Amino acid sequence: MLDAVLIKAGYRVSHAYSGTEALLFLSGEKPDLILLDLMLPGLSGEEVLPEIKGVPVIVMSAKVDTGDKVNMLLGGAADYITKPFDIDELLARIAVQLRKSEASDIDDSLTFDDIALLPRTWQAEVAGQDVRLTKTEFAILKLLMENPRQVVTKSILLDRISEDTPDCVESSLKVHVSNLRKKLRDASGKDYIETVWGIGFKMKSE
Amino acid sequence: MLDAVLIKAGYRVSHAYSGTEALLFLSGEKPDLILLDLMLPGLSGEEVLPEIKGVPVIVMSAKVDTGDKVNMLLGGAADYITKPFDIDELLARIAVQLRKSEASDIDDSLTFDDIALLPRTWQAEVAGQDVRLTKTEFAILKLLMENPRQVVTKSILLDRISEDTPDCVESSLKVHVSNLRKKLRDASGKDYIETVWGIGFKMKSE
DNA sequence: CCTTTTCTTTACCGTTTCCGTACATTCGGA
DNA sequence: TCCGAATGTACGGAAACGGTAAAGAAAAGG
Repeated sequence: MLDAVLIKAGYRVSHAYSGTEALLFLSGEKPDLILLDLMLPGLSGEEVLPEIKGVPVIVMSAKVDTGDKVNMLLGGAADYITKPFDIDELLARIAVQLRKSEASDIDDSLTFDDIALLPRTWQAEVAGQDVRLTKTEFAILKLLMENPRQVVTKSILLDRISEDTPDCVESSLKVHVSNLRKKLRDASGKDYIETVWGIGFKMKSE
Repeated sequence: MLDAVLIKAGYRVSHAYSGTEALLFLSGEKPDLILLDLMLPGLSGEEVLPEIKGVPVIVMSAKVDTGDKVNMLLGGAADYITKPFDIDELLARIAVQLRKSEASDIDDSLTFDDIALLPRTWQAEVAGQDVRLTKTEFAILKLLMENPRQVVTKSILLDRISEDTPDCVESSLKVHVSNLRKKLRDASGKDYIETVWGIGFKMKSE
């Protein structure tokens, strides 16, 4: 049941059905977070916890005994939640644990074919190498990549771009697109931008 | 009552009896941890929480409503404990939070190419020799080195710096970066900081 | 409490980079 | 083949950057 909820919340989930299985899994991979149920066949949760290193652990248990809680928390658990728990609270507590690592690398990057855009840092990579784009060029490319294979009309382009560069008109847009094409072509050899006659531009599939 | 327990546990404790008093206190000092009761005269805990930055907060409340819990946790709280709580559990949860911040303090040295930063002691080493940096210069370099090879926008730079030096504006930033460049260049002969036109700065790869 | 030093901010100017217009050229459809 | 639309290049103006110098604020020292 948890599986479905977590996946729906956008997480990638693996599970182990015993303590030994969990440790085996951990020897090969390093997840962002572990939800540890104390009621496990084989190795108990109490025995598994000390073996987990470098990954925050949220202990889930039906035991309400405070002694257990304290032991787990002092033993390295990042949090302890008692069953039955509210699913929203669990999600919130998961978010708290992930907040630190997630905050540093929010991945809002856009990709299309060989092109990768990092809007947060205004960086563009084409065919593996960094390409220096101006603000306006970046805005145009971003808009096109947000609607891959769809035509973006010139008026829409102008609207959005004018946030950064106010006095941009259709004749200017042409120049920017031209410069953009040149930079992309220099980096990869391909021409990604296709002109749709009389309407606007779109990203080419190939 | 809490006071006595916490002191007995070996902590140094200060307290505020209202939200405004708490914020006033925080403007002058930075504790390792904050225990925040939601039932405060004047400003409520809900209003105080967003103002607290850089310090883990454990929210204590008589409310068992899950909605509140979730809001507080997603709003930046590190943990949430409902009254009446077991004192041992509270101590354990306090220990968890302090353990986390301690762990992150241990390995906080940053390196990039020839540059080593020691935020702990506000020291900087470039190409083996000590370099004296001002607070602001240090803050800028730290931010850049935390995101190596990524562009750091001027607005982000200004945001973060303003914690140390409040009225920093874009024109000032220029000078700080300029001074920083000069110091780094004097020490190593290289220019590490690359400007990304119209956006911000980044650490150069070579 | 005043002086000295250091750091931060503002101001200025030369330089670089970018944007917009103009004009010549090429391309696509009828 | 012809015409309109789109592309590419060139140039002037505007904005942003880099460095220096000096004024103002904050911290340190006597």
